[in-house]
Amino acid sequence: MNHHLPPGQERLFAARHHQDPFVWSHAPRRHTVLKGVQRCFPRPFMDNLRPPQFRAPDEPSSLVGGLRIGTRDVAPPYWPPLPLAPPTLHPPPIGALPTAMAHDEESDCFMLGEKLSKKPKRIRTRVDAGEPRNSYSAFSSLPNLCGVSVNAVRPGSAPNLFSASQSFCGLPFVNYFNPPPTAGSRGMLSELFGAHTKPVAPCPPEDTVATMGVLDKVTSSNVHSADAVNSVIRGPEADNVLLREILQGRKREILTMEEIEAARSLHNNNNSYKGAAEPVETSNEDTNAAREESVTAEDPRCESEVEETMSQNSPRTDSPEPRKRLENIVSVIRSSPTPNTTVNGCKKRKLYLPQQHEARNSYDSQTEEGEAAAEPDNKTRRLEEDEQVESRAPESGEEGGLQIDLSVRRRSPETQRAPSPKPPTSTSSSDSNDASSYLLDYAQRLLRTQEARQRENDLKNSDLTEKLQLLRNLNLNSQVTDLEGLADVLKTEITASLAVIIDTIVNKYVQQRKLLTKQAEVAAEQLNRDIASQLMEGSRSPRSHKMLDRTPPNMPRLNGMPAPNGPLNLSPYPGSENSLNNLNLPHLRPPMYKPPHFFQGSLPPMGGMIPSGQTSPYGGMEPEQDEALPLVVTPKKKRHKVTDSRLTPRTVGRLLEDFPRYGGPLPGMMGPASPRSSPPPPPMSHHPHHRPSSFPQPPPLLPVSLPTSVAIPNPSLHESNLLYPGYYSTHRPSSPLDGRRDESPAGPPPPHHHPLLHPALLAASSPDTFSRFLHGADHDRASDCSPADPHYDGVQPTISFYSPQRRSLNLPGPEESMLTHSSTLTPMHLRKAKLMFFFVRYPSSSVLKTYFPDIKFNKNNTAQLVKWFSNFREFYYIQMEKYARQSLSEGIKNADDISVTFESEIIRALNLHYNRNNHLEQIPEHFRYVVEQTLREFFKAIQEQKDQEQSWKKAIYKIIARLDEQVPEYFKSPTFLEQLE
DNA sequence: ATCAATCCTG
DNA sequence: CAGGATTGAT
Repeated sequence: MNHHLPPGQERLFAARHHQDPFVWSHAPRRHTVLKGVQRCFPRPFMDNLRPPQFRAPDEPSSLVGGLRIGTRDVAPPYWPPLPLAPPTLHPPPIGALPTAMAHDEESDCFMLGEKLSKKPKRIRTRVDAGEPRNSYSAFSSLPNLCGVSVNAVRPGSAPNLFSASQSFCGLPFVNYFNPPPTAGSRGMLSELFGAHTKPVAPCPPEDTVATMGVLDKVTSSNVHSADAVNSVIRGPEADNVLLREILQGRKREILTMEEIEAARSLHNNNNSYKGAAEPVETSNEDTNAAREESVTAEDPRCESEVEETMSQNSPRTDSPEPRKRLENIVSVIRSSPTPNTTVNGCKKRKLYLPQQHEARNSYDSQTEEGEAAAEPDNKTRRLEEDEQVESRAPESGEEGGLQIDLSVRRRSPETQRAPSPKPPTSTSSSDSNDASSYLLDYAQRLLRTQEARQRENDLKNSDLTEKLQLLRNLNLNSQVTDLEGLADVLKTEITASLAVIIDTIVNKYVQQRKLLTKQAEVAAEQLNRDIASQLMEGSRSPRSHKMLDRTPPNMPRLNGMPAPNGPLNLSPYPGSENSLNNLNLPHLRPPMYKPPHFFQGSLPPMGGMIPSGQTSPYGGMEPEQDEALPLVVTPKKKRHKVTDSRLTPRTVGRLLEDFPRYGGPLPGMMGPASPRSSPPPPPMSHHPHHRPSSFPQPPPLLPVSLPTSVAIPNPSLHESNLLYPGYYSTHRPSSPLDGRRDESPAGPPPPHHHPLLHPALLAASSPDTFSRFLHGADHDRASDCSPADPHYDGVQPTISFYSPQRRSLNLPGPEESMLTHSSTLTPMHLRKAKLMFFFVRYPSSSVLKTYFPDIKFNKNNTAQLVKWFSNFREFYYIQMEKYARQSLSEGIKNADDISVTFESEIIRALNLHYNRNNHLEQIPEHFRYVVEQTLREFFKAIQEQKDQEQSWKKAIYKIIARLDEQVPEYFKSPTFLEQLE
């Protein structure tokens, strides 16, 4: 807006607004005009708060007169060789800020209050307020669904990585990923969702009883069998209990539903089975099949058990009834949580529940049955009718007639049985062969789904319906004998169609399996590679240095860099006060940690492949699932991260020699605190050896993705950098502020400390060495492997692929770079921007232009740059809030007790994010100060419950926006950029 | 209607 | 980090 104003006006405008908040906020108070209130905040404030440089690019620090706070602007232009004006200017903030802040906050609150009352529109959930914003949060927020899936999973059994996805995906697949061996959980789940696979295991009577019994008994109020009850009760499995609870919880609802039907059925039929709950619906193929299966069970005990249960529960209803209930449950469960759709009652954006649709389809038939009452659908009704007919048949005719018939029917197509969807036979076989069991399991589920669909269709518009009708008629006439014929017809029909389905499914599965096996192999290799790459990644961050340090860097080093054997290198653990443990706890994971999870996740585990027993039940859900998982599971899309600041060989080399200023080990960050941070993988052992095989770089699909503005395909991009995902939740112990209050006196930040440029950068300034290095390092860089690793050669091909482009695009000769006015932002630019963030959080476009002289700015790249900073800020503030909350939870009472030092975790975290490669050897003191202030602001706000308000952060933003400082002149230097390579 | 910042998500 | 949705200001 300011741009539209003539300089003079702009100035006035800005100035006025800047001060307005104070004026207005006091005057109008509470009862005042909303208009005024609003104006206090919004855009103007931000705009005005920004340093003048932000303003109109065309208007050099013009605001001088108007702004008080903007003093900085007046400060000596660039490159204050020595502590100049800025220093003195900063101090004021301490004293001045508080007061100013107070005002601001007041006004803000005031405004906020007004706003709220005025329009309670947006009730956003502050996701960023500590809770991870990723899918995990979504998961955690999932209500019932999750509860079921998670709880239902047997604690001891495999950590089901995909419990979340399971919940989304749809019940049919639920236990698909779970190891079959656990008959208990398995059976229960399958019952829950299918009721098809009743007899889970032929033998284990207890299991059988438990699974069958649990549901039957739990869901039906008519259980008298002591055995059954006992089995239910004594069921060691916690899940039994949970399930029971869940089911019972639903029971009432279900019963009520059923009661309605029951009432009806009572009139129609004479069934007065136990109590009132007699499902109108009757046994269908599934149940019959199941029954038969159980009967056929080899183990006498099982048989007897089954029979017993059957006999105890009404012959007909035992299966159908629970089934129906289950269906109801499912439907209820399904319908209740519509995650994501609403948060705090607010509808957000497009809903994202892809799988749910899928799931929906698969269930439709089932659910419809259950929902028939509530949702009179022609389809459903017919279905119901048919089923009723079926159920009635026996009653009218000979008791066992239908049953026998059905059993026969089942048997006759002997061949069909195995693949047959519901036939429990599959389960029996599963015992012998895990793999096959999985397959069968899988097939079963798929079939079930398919079948459901098909049944729907058939019933809907096929002759099957007609036949059923016929059947009904026949039934009515008590012409049971004809039933057999019909049964056969039906049987053939169904089996025929099923056969096809089954075939397709099996084929599908087989294919998948093949893929999986391949993937598994690849994964195995990749695991190694993964480790290696992780090392690499780690090396990007200061913390991993230790490891790398140890490896004798045979890599080319930058001039001026400490010799490999230099003092620095000598100690694996750079002489920081940090202890070994810290050093040794890079975020690298133990080699073995991943496989289990991702396998499970990615696909149905091969038989018994991964006994993922010991990991925590929710292991899979752990946020740390960052790197490894993607490897296997993600051949898919990777959003081109145009810019990538990952370290390149060169930087690695650099890193190897000198450890970060912030000391190798980030104490709190990865250290003891983070559980998963596993012992440093034996750096040397893995690397060298596995390299060759593992190295085939992840298919450099990079070129493919260059959608956006920033061009440069960066070989190293093939990975998203999940930042320290786990911190918030996991990190605990040491105060984020990391003690050391001593060092950071609240005193004004020292004068413009020019952060020391990393030696490497300085060293690189000599062209010859630089270029030399450049060439030398090229390979490594492309390979993205540890510099220390000699084997990176294997990657050559891919390298060559990139090299050309990169060269032309990114690496203009040192000399030319200056001249090259590209409009594309490269990864180096990103790094530079990040470094700039240490000085300015809210750079104006003019500043950006000034400091990216080699960029030909246009709308796009400008926006991109702006976006970058926006992202930086986002991260920054998230961190701030996180640590603020943490310190609050640690019992800190006074905001002033919070102090930030360069050793503080926050700083480390930030450094890791913005200065991974430590191009900036020393974080500017002022930044430290800013962080401290920010932290305190957040702390105060949170402490005062301000975080309950809508845009409580704005006030803080406002404050922080004022703390920008001048970006060092040398950022403008073309060589600087080059050195960031 | 347009712009910009933020929020949210992938 | 980027894209898209939201929100609020102008």
